[in-house]
Amino acid sequence: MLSLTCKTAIKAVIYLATKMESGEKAGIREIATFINASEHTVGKMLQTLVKEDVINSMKGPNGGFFITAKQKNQSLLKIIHAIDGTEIFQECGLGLSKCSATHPCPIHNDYKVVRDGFKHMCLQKKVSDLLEPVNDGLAYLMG
Amino acid sequence: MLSLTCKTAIKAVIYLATKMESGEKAGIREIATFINASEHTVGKMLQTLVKEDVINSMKGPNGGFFITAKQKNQSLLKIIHAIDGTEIFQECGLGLSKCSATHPCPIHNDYKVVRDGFKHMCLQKKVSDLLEPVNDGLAYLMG
DNA sequence: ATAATAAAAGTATTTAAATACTTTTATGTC
DNA sequence: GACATAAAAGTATTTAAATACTTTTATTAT
Repeated sequence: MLSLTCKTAIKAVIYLATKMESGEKAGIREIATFINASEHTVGKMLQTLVKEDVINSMKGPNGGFFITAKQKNQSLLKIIHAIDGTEIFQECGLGLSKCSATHPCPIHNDYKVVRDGFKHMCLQKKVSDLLEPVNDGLAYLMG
Repeated sequence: MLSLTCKTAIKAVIYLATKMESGEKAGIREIATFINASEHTVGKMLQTLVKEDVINSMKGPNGGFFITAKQKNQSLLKIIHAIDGTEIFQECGLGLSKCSATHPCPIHNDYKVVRDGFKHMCLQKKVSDLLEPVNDGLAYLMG
């Protein structure tokens, strides 16, 4: 459902959130190492997140990426929309291009329930919620 | 979540189910046309379904693909396992390779609920269930 | 038996996503 | 103001999935 890049983005944002309290900024290399992803992929993806106001960046020495308190309260959905766009929660389960209530595929209603459930979950979960178990050593961003 | 090929497979099986009552077999071209997919892709995919006993085939004149009454009562999950394998319902929501209850990603539990819901739906839905709305003109395999 | 039909099987190409690389621009520090 | 640092931006390559093509094999009707 989510692209690989999008999953990487979510992990990167959570990592930045763990840095927020101390006010530290994180560089591309540091982030890539911590979430076990390619530096290049992470660099490109972070650019998009900055453009979409999901995170912030500063150039130059002592620069890096960081998030604000406000951004820490963003939902997962915000990150997903920034990377994968808004269409992914409308996709047909069987790949029809015009699947709708009036022209449904055979699993339209059942798939909608699952898809909407996932969307609801992404809307409800804030970055701060996901950060907690990581800070407590109860959840991981790699491995 | 499902590959394109897998979605095509589900549509093809449903189409074959609509042919079952009359005892007709369907050729690759006919199936591809009806579900609006490439002939080549459909041919390759049908081979896999035959090998996995999801459908049957007969070579030669008057040959083609068909399903039995028993196969009509197969679940969606059977088709999915034949094409995409059994791993897809264990994938981590954030792409960790070893995401589990003891080493979870930050969304492990919530994603599991969604994923299991989808799996449950695929297990419960039989080909015969999906066939009905298509036969009644209430659902479509293309468009 | 032979010819025609249709699936099976194997190979090759295309496409899109992911990943890698290079150059440019901005911002501190000395 | 020159230099070092780090992100931004643009381009290129790689990879895997999907699609296309070709040859082979099995079956049935004549």
